Amino acid sequence: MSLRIYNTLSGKVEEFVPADPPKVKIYTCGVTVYDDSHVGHGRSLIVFDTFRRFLEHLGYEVKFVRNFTDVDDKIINRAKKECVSFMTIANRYIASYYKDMEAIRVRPADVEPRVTEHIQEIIDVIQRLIEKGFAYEADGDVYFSVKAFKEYGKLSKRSPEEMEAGARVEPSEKKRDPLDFALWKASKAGEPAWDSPWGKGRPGWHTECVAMIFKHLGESIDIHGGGLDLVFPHHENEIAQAEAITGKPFARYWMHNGLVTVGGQKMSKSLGNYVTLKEIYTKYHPDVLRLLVLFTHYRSPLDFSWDKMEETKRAYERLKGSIEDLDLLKKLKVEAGGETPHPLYEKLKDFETSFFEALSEDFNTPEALAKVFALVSELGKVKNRAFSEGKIYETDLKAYEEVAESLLKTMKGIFGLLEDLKPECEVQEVVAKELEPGKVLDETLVNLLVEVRTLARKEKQYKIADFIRDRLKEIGIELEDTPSGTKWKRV
RNA sequence: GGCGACGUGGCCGAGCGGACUAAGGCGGGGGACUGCAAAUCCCCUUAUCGGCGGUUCGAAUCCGCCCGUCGCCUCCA
Repeated sequence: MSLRIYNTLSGKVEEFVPADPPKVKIYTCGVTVYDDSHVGHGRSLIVFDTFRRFLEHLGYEVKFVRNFTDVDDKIINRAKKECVSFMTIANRYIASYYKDMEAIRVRPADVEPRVTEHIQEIIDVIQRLIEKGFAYEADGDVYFSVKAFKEYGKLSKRSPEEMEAGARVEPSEKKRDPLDFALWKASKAGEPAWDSPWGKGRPGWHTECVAMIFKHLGESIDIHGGGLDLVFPHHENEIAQAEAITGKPFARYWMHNGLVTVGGQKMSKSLGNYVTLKEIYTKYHPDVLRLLVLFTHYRSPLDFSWDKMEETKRAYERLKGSIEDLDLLKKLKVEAGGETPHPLYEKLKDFETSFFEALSEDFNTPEALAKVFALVSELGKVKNRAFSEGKIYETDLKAYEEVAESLLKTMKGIFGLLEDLKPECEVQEVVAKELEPGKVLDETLVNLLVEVRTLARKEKQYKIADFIRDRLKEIGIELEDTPSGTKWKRV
């Protein structure tokens, strides 16, 4: 089965063929560590994390690199504000980032380089550009000469001429051309600085990814990814630098995820309309965020709202429930017989085929999820029959078990969902402890109440039984009576 | 101003020339099951795909114009 993905460079969906199969080299632009990550960052991270898992599943040997920008204006400004060094800020938010990634199950990349550990490599790139006549020094700064690179604009589909007409580019006396961009910035007093052939300074933003890719992946990679907002100028500038040096295609496929919006407007720090990942996962199981992201095609905009989180949570609980229900079914009276080539197996086969077909066509996760929920419905039918009859046929149970386990394996492995089934209690417990230390539930006490209620129901004391159920609900515990007994969960 | 994307049922969201009598999720209504709920299932809500014109045997899907929304052009996932 061939994989097809949309390539920003060509503007088309193309068949994906790595340069040196089965190896696949991927690089995505990571975060600038000056504050906590928000849902916009989260989306990009989740999209590429899932895509990487899918590639691995297809049998590719993926080498995945994702960087940290740990020195730039925003970090420096924040450091000044707090009267600490920029490294303190960077380290703090790298730690925070790792906490977030663990929570939302984004696996670490194979290499996670930091700019400050690649200063020499960056200087080397700049020097090569100067030697080749693509860059020039001006009073301690170094700029890339955009006009010297004739293919400039090929990724973002714009020409230098057009851009000069629009001319919102900041004029600088040091630049020979307003479109030129900084590769190296002479440092001002009190700013982090490194020695260079052009004096003390620090790297401009666009060079770091080139230097890190050259070092960790080579001169040409298979896939370069990032948010749509990086297409111009960042990725365009990367191409200019890398290809000016090597004369080879820098990345063969460029993948860009759509942005997260709030009420239709881009989620961003500057607009102040952002929601941090920490806020998300203290209120919801992190899987709900992953599912929310996967429910929209990666190239479409995703409009975030808390209502949507609620909707997604219900869908998530249905998915999770279909797998957890296996435990309930196992407790039923099992009766010999039932359909022998069980129809569920056929459904499972259909699912597996269509699920991977959907992902292979420009990574269509919403369509893949449609297939998931079709299977969930099939499982529900079996459950419905069993619960209605108060017993289950042997073949039903066996088929349910195998299908549920297979589905769970796929959800875990590729979508990164349901990695710890029955995780909800644990996760929420941890959160609850952090938030309100005194308010941790005593499970044995809840179980006791449930037992008392079961007795009451046996005696047909329904008023008492309902009272217990209602009161438990008020303190956040929901009861569900099943033929296999009563189960409860926190809400 | 320049470049680009999008507009699908109550909401979200796939589909991007013929298996579309348009996937899936969420919500609402009815029913089965249940002491009652919950969970699950079944049925309905539920679609001529922003508007107009064109290309085609055939268009949600291609082209043009218009309206609306958003993104990039400055740091941004």
